[in-house]
Amino acid sequence: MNTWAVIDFETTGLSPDQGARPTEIAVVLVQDGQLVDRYQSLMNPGVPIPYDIQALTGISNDMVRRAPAVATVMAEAAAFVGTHPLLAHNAAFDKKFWDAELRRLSLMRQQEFACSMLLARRIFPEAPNHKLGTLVQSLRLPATGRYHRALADAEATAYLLLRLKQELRMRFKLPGISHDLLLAIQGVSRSAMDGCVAKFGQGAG
DNA sequence: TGCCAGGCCCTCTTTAGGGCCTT
Repeated sequence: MNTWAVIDFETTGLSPDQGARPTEIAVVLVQDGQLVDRYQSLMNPGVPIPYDIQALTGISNDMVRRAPAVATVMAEAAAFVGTHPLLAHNAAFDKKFWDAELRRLSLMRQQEFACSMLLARRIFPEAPNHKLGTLVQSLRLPATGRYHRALADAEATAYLLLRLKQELRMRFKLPGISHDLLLAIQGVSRSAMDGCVAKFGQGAG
């Protein structure tokens, strides 16, 4: 079974180290080339959402005031993800929040965390830029809803993952793309991709 | 309705600086 858990956070800021907390999370399970299951919830961060971020995401203080506590939602999200490898667009951001909120629950992430932005930079270096919205447009991926809402962005990232795997299969004539291959590619320079494919290129996907 | 990070990657590089990307 080759399943990815694609996640996206909306938050009150850029860094949990500076007091930012999540306001929404979505998880999309990708299996056998399809989006097979979804989890999404707003959550009450317990801190005010700055005005500019409310404008960016459309998530207001009123909306999260009635939502479940962060701890409740994160426990559900962690159970939904299970041991599937994680993937996010600019994973450095989502990984910080995922790990910080799990620590508050005395949990620790066990699986790898891959990044669709790093993969897209290597596989589609010619893209105008590597923002999620730009890649959706330039690669003609399915429209999923309002940008900067967790489920729409997680679904867009899931479609991007499928497109990245499709491109690798076509370019290197592979039967499938394993977790190990994607993780290896994101960890090397563009010029070292061929070596990665030779080493990890056989696997179901 | 304040404050604001940090890893990756390119290049005018590696004894560094700055843009990208996430909210």
